[in-house]
Amino acid sequence: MPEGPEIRRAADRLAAAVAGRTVLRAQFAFARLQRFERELAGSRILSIIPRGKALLTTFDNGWTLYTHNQLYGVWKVALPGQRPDSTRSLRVALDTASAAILLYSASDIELWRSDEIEAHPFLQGLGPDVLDPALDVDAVAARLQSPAFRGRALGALLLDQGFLAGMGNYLRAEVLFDAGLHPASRPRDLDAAQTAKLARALLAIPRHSYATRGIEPTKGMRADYLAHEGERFRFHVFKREGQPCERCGTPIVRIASQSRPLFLCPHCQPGRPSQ
DNA sequence: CTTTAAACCTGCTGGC
DNA sequence: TGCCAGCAGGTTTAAA
Repeated sequence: MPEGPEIRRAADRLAAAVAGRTVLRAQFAFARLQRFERELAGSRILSIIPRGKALLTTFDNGWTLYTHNQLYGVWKVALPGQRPDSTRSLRVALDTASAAILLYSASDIELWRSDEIEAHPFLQGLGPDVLDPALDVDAVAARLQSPAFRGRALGALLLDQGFLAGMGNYLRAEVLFDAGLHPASRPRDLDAAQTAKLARALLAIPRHSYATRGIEPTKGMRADYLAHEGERFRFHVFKREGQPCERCGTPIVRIASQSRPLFLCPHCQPGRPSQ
């Protein structure tokens, strides 16, 4: 369910609640992890940091908890000892004196030695984080036109975590619409201005989603990540099939790209004739 | 190498 | 109301 912005907001919430705190009790649902309950009890939580859509929770005794929420994992903050939402399967619970952080439903949960975590296969494959403040338009434009990526179709490239970590399916649709590009087009087809426009969208849209703290509620999206007040990140094409494009009035269409739903305006994002 | 399809994990929604 | 199929904001693996 979550893309980079949602994961980063979750990390912010978790860190605000327990970073720097001592773990009074650690609980894991999976038997293969239960030996770490004793290892982590008494340790201090150093940081909770996203890497693309993965989350790393580091402890001062040399362990790092790797978690990936995939489509369904949900992090919650609760009072110490409290376990809300018992209906959902609780996978990880870390209690401190100030708060408990709880991970429900996720299945990708691993403990690594902190000095070895960079060797994690998923982390090794990640490109720069799209929400990294140090990443700028020139760097993204150069990456788009680099030999490894310039021949790839944008529809696939924008989901590839090795290109930019943290991108996901709604961001892909919104970025392509903003840049006025069809998913079948490739970086090598773009001139410098188009490349720059795409690079700007690739940075601006995830950052805006993160800053506005939430996508608008749509059918099937889990409430945990939605904004509850203030300005919202609005979809222009995602899940807007049949609705008029806000720029030209042409109905938004839904296609499949990489076996994932992709929404676009056929007029504002014209496809190329062939190849 | 790139692209595609299927599998996997889990929860929610919609239809019967 | 209950059950089931299909879908989902993701990723990996195998095959083409």
